[in-house]
Amino acid sequence: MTVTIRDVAKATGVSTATVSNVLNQTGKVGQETRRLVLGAVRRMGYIPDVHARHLASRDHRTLGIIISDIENPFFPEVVKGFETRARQLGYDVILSDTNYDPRRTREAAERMMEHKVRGVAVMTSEISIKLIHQLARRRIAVTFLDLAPVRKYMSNLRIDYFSGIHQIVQHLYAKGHRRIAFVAGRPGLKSNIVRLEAYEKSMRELGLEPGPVLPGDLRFEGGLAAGISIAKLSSRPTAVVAVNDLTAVGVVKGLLNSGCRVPQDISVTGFDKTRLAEYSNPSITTVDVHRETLGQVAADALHELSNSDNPQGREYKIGAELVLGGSSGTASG
Amino acid sequence: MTVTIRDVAKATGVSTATVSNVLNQTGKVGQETRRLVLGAVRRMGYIPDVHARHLASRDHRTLGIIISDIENPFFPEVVKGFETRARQLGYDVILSDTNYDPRRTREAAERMMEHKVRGVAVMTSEISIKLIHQLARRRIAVTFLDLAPVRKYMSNLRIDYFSGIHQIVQHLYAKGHRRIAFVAGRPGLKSNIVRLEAYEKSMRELGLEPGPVLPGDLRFEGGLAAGISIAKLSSRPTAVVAVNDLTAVGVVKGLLNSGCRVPQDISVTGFDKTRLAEYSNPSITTVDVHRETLGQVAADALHELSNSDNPQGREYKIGAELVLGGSSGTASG
DNA sequence: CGACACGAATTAAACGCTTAACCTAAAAAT
DNA sequence: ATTTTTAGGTTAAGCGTTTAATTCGTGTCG
Repeated sequence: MTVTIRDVAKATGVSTATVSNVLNQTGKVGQETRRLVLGAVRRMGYIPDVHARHLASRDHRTLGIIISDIENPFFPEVVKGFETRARQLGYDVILSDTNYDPRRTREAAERMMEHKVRGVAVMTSEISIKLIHQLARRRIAVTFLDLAPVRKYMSNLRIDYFSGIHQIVQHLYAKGHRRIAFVAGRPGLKSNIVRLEAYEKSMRELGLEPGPVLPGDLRFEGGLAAGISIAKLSSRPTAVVAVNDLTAVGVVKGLLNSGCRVPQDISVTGFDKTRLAEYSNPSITTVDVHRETLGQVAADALHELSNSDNPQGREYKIGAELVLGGSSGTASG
Repeated sequence: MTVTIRDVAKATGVSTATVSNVLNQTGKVGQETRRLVLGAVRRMGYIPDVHARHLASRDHRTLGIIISDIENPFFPEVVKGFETRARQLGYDVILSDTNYDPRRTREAAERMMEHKVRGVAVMTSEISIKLIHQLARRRIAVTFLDLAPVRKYMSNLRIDYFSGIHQIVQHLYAKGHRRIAFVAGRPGLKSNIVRLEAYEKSMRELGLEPGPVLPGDLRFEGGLAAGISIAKLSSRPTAVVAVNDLTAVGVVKGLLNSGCRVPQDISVTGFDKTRLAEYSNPSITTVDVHRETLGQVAADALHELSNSDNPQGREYKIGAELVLGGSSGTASG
């Protein structure tokens, strides 16, 4: 049926060990034999079986990445960064999508163990710490986004949300804004809580009273509703800090639909620097959290963790940077 | 080190065959034994090794999907549809990203063979037909997007681009537009050529002269440039059909920056129904090509192909549907 | 010139699982 | 009472690789 290493060996008149050595550049092989084997490999269309290979060699160069939802524009770039770096380091990558579902999250983790990966980048928040410990206990390196303290086989990637929001508030303040509203995301999500707290803290730091804080859902619809609400507010804020770009775009549309001009009447800012922010009209002032870098660092962290003989995890910090767009301007009035 | 099926067997006092039978619900196993084994499995944290399993059983329930670029918003939804359907059918999924690079495309195909997948959905156009034949020759089911005629182990998914563009032109005509421009994509890309030809044919059908046709690059930048050019045109068209949403958004921005109102002065349409079309301002009239369905159908097609004893491929048609947005209106003047 | 190192290749034992073939005792059928 | 069936197992042979241990010439050195 399929052509195996044995077939190649037979055709060349050598042993399977020699073929293996040629293929993996290990051991001693003569020039002439090497040529012969390579020729047969090409001619017969031999492709090694990854399963057999992994079973035989205890060294699986595979890394996994678990994300929430590939349709969420946050993830593709992270995945790309991760994959690119992993390939450079000589790893194969497997991806699992949890769809925000705890059962699928568990399945994803199991899949990683079944595949005997060396490390897993957990890029979703909907995961129980127990599951992460389970991985680490099996000596699978794990990185996550601020889900738990560092440990053996567990490294933490901290995205500097605080600094990002801080920069936004500072920017708006510098533009003369004093009444700055916030549109929140999902209350249970740590990354959202951090942003809200950063907003509050940054406001107070400048001697401003935080609020109003409107509910959102991280989606366009929530932003839209918030935008409409804000337009109706009696003492209208002059600026709105949205928890993410999607929300910001919704807010902008809600404001425009309600007859508010952006940024002339109200400034709006987003977070995450998605393409949406760039392409929308006006473009959204936002914060770049270096998603591709995040993926890269995750791969590096796993590589480090799974190769060192002291697999103690550590902290990595991922920067965040203000990106000016057309949606924020000088305060009106 | 890791706990194997043998350990579980030993702990339970049965043979590995029995453990295997319990785990796979095959063969005859008594109630009591089943309970015991399952208990030991849980207690010991046994997780089967996917490689060993695949090596031993000749039946690999794995499907692959090759895409161009996970960052291109076209693909995440396709992947999601594919994965969801594949899971329902009991397959594991591996994903490869070619990054539009022929070398990586070759590597992706090789990866699929190494993993001994049952079928591959090739969702990129940058692939040589030879590579596809190579897969099919190994009895790996393949589906692709209008890349080649149907064959043994090769099914074709045809997205009805023609109908989509036709609907757009009809819509614009109905709104009174007579001078309708087209902003093209990459000249070498089949899906783009089809759209251009559909535009020309649809125009002639209505007794209109096609043109002007402006170059684009499928990206925002190309659209922007085209928009600026169009605004400067002496006999300005009243509508612009863009090859995709990203281009349309660029065109809109280019027009707005040049002082043209959309849709009051000029109508603009996109293609693909990305989120961008929905969120942009005004929202873009576009065509929904049912990407998630595309992924599903791809999975179904592979399942069918690899399970039938007559692995003759066939054609599948993926519909396209006009979605009205705010960017197209009644012709001015 | 014998001992030795070395290059080039072979042998055979894993790796962790599935599965066909076989076994045994008890229940059912004759 | 004997045969047949069946439930509930076990045994052992792979699956396609890798790799440690081994073998076999040959050129080198003291």
